[in-house]
Amino acid sequence: MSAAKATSGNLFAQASVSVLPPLPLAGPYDYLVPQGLVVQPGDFVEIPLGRQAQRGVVWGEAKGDVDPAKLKEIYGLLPAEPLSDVSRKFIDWVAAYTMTPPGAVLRMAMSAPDALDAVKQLFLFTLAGENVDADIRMTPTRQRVLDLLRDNPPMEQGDILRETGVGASVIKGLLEAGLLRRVMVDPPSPFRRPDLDLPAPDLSDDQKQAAGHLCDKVADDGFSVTLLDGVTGSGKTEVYFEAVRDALARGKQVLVLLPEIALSAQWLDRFRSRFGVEPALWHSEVGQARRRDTWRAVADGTASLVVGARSALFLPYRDLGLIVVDEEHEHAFKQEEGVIYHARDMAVARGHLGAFPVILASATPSLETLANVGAGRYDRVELGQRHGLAVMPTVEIVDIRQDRPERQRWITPTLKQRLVETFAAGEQALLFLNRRGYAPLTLCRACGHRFQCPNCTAWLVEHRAWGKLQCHHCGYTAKAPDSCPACGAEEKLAACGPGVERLFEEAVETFPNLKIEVATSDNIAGPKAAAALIDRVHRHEVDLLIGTQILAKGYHFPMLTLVGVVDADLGLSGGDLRAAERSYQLMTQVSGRAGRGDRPGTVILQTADPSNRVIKAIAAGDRDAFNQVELSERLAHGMPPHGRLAALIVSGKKENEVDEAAWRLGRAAPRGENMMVLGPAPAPLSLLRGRYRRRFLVRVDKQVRLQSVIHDWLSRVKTPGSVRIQIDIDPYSFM
DNA sequence: AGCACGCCGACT
DNA sequence: GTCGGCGTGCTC
Repeated sequence: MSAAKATSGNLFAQASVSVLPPLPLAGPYDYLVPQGLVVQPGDFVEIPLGRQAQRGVVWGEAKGDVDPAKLKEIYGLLPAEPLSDVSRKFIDWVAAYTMTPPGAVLRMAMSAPDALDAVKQLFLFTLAGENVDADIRMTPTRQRVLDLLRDNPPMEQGDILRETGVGASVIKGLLEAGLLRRVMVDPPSPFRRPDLDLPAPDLSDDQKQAAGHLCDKVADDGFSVTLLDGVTGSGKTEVYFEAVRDALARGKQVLVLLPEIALSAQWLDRFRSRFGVEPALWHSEVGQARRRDTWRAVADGTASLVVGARSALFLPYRDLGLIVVDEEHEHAFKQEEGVIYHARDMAVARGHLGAFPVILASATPSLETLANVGAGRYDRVELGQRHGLAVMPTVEIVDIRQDRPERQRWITPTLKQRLVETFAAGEQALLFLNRRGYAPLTLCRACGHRFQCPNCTAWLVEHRAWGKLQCHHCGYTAKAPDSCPACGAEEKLAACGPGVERLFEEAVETFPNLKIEVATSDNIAGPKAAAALIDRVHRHEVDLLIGTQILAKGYHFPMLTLVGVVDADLGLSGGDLRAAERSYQLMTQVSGRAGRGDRPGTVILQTADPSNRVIKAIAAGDRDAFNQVELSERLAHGMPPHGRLAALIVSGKKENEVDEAAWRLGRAAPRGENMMVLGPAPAPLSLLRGRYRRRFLVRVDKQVRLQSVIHDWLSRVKTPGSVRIQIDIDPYSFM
């Protein structure tokens, strides 16, 4: 009726709504709703935008801020479950927090474009009916098909052919003869319901108590954040699985966020044995068809458990009721490109908006999380001992100034001695060096020329295995030259400092009869490679494992009893706010590799600065003392978690334009007692990917609205379009 | 994100 | 003389 009124003589304005396309526009645009179409907020629609069709989400009422004559009509509704209120609120919240356009955030929620296409129907075959026409020629093959289908529900053609061994023409013939009928159905969801009745594993008393606390949070049915704080090997996963089980039993969807999904084969095994099914995996390497199916299954609720990398936060959950952030301290949760966000913090926001519990698990919780526990905002559940018989490793400090390795060697006599003893006992060892490649710097001994990246302020790292020099920031590679490009001198190029490849070379010379392997992101490219490596270590086909931080993850190697941190000082300098914290976490995690099972482990830290508080804290195993000192230092400088921080990176291709823009911004920088702006300074990588970069650091007291301060500041200064300003709220990387 | 419009180098 | 490079700006 109302539609008829609206058409007759324009007595009523045609209804309009705002629609957000997944583009970095300032906000949603208004569109007319065509007669006869009914749309609700959250509906996926197709719209005209510019001269092309776009997809978007009905965001709410029309804003009415644009000339009604400009409005175009929505083309139509797309066949997808609508995006929930909570999801839309979350997208708006993340957009406001990170100071990015909401459409850019929505794009992360629409990262399976073909999920919005009509669902491809599946053809099934079944018997046409009871009365079979007597005239039809019956053959043995035809009979086999009819017999099969009489005893089974409608089947796919492929399955019929496989079961009966007949050719496709038989089915075609039966269809034409009218004996078979084709029915169209939606394809079944690839995700099965987790089995919630499988017996829980034997938990220690500690674990039972911790699990009980987490399950109480699930039962409380409201927002809460709980830190599950337990040393490596204390069995955190099994504990939070109990909360996962309870949330699933309440009919809720559950998300488990993992930092590096590619390396979680062991985690998946444990999941499978607890719940009897595969979870829905979500990460960048999931292929297009699987992405589409997963997206739809998350939207319609048939995928009840999602395990994913940070981007899984933005899936269109129908009814999310629990998020677990495993290894919550991991910096891999910080997205550094595009929409810059920290998945752990966004998970907490998502829980708040959705009014459900969030669990943060770690053996080395971040200072932010510990501060939140201290302030009473988060609860904490502690898991004391390692599960089973294992004890914590003993940590020894080796002062490399006293106990010197040979020239151009990196293993000290003490570490070498320990390695010898370990291998003699038939056990395995790990050498940790967080540096890929052969050497971090190559220079010419004749003229002093250093090989630098043409696009970045960084040295080219030699990868001898590839015969290449590579920039680890932009991926630039060049063939490793034989002679110096500056002076032409031959055989004068010298590798400076160690990388894992070079350490491997040293290890092979030192222990020629051992099986030694290198593990870095260069040669362990995916889950399959990681699983294969883990297998080889388990089968003791590897005696000595040399690798970067990809080895810090929670693998169980029962025969691995010695961990050597080759350069414990690496990463302690650099003026980075979190350098000490990160180093502490990384070294603690890698130390946790030593001595699982019933064998005690030893960790050797090679350092030139044994009095450094990070080194001392790891040696003493005194996490609380380290965190206390670190927190009080941050407090003294008003740094996070006591104050709030943002970084502004001003970048462009022309250096003078960038400097000019940065200088103007600097002059307009906000000032006040409760805030401070540092900069402009050349960013630590002042040239990155061919763009010149200047950086501001904004620090405000906790109660100050950081985003408003920055917004006001930027609105006072106009910058040319060729200069880009990137805002990083709560920066982690200072590169 | 596309896609146009718009001003400067090597071609038929 | 044009074809086309991609820098800049707009899309309800």
